[in-house]
Amino acid sequence: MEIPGVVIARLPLYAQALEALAQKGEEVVSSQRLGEALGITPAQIRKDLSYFGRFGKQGRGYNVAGLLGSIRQILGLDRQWRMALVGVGRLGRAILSYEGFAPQGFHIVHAFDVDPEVVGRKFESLVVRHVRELEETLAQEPVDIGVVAVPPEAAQEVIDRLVRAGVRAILNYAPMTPRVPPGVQVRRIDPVVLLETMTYYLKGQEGVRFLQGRDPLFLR
Amino acid sequence: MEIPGVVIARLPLYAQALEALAQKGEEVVSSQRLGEALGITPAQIRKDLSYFGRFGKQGRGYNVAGLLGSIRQILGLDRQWRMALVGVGRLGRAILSYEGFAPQGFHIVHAFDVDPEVVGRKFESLVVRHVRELEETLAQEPVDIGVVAVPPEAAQEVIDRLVRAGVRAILNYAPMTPRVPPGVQVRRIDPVVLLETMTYYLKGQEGVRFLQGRDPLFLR
DNA sequence: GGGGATTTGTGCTATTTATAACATTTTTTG
DNA sequence: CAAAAAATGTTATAAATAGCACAAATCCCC
Repeated sequence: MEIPGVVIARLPLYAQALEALAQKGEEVVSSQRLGEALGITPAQIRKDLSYFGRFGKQGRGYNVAGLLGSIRQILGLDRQWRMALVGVGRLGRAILSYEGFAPQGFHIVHAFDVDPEVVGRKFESLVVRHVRELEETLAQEPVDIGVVAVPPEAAQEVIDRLVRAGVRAILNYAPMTPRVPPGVQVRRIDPVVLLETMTYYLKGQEGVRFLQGRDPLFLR
Repeated sequence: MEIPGVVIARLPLYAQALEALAQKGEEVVSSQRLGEALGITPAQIRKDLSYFGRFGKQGRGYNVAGLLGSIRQILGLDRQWRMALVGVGRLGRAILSYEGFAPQGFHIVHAFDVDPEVVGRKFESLVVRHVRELEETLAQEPVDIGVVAVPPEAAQEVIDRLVRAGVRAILNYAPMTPRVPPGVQVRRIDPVVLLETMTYYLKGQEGVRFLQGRDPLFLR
């Protein structure tokens, strides 16, 4: 059975919310309450989970730790994942120093760049190698995921090389859409694209602030 | 007529691809070619654009610069947008120094934090203010968008304050799902969540690398 | 320990989203 | 200049996604 991608995309959100609940010491949660925390209907959550099994107890709900464990296993988070970063400019260095990866089992084990100013230098105890050594390095010490933080003009070539080196998942910080063979996963991190989807809704609401909180009669 | 959110979400991708084409000196593009660049069917693109008008010419395609201009106008990118950053830790500083915002008309004009080590310091020619001055500052010099880069435990309160201060769009870098009143736009930037949607597909393919390129008979 | 209150998992229905197909227009070619 | 090729905009169709509603199970209270 092929599980819809939208369902998979929601699982990490469930996991994130469950972690917060566990932190707060909650032992049980209903689809109702989980849905309220995430802005998702309870039916949606139950349906999503039913693709993978039966995790709840009628009349009670879901055991927080238990469901979290199950979702983590479904997502493959019960192991560590190795990543290679390409592009160690400002953005790349910020990615290298991001503390959020390791606690979830994601580790950057290689860093590549072409800039002679950067190659050979050490960031976060990782020596930057020249991109020309990419294939060789990954043959010796493979990774599961490639993280791309190079200028958009260079991104396609970098991604091609990662894929040829056996990488089957790309986290793409470059503001472009790469072409990859089927079976290779790509996810985009592009704050500007997200901002642009919000401005559409902001546009033409300039008057709202002014009107806000006024006597409703003023509107007529 | 209410335009589907998925359609709005694709417009920035069209704009991005059109910018690349314009850069390359292309003057005209068909839905076919644009779709190939983005991994989207030509029918999808034509349908999306038809929500907003008729931009193409039968037998020819779309004028690259013209369509780009139209999409930018639809998205409200024909003006500048002011943003306030809350949280000037490692991540916040990386956001402050990100060069990708300004060229698209997005400008961080305020930065807030609570850490006395950071408040008062200058980053990218912006003096960090204490969060307690948030409401007052935004009353004096309003912004359109709030950018949140605080720890997840603090994010809900920060977002509440931004919303109360009149901000109607939030770019959320904190790994949590905030509750906001209707009409407030929220977009999430969470690399870990994206990584976790990929590991699902990677999981259980450990053998693929080994099998790749081998005699197909080996698979039986 | 019985009855009302909860809450799951799921079949069914509605809604949303994507694709296909085609008439129409424009361009290009011989 | 006529015919073939190319490409749009749109209507119709198909596929995917979400929500409803309810039987069944469990819990909790008196």
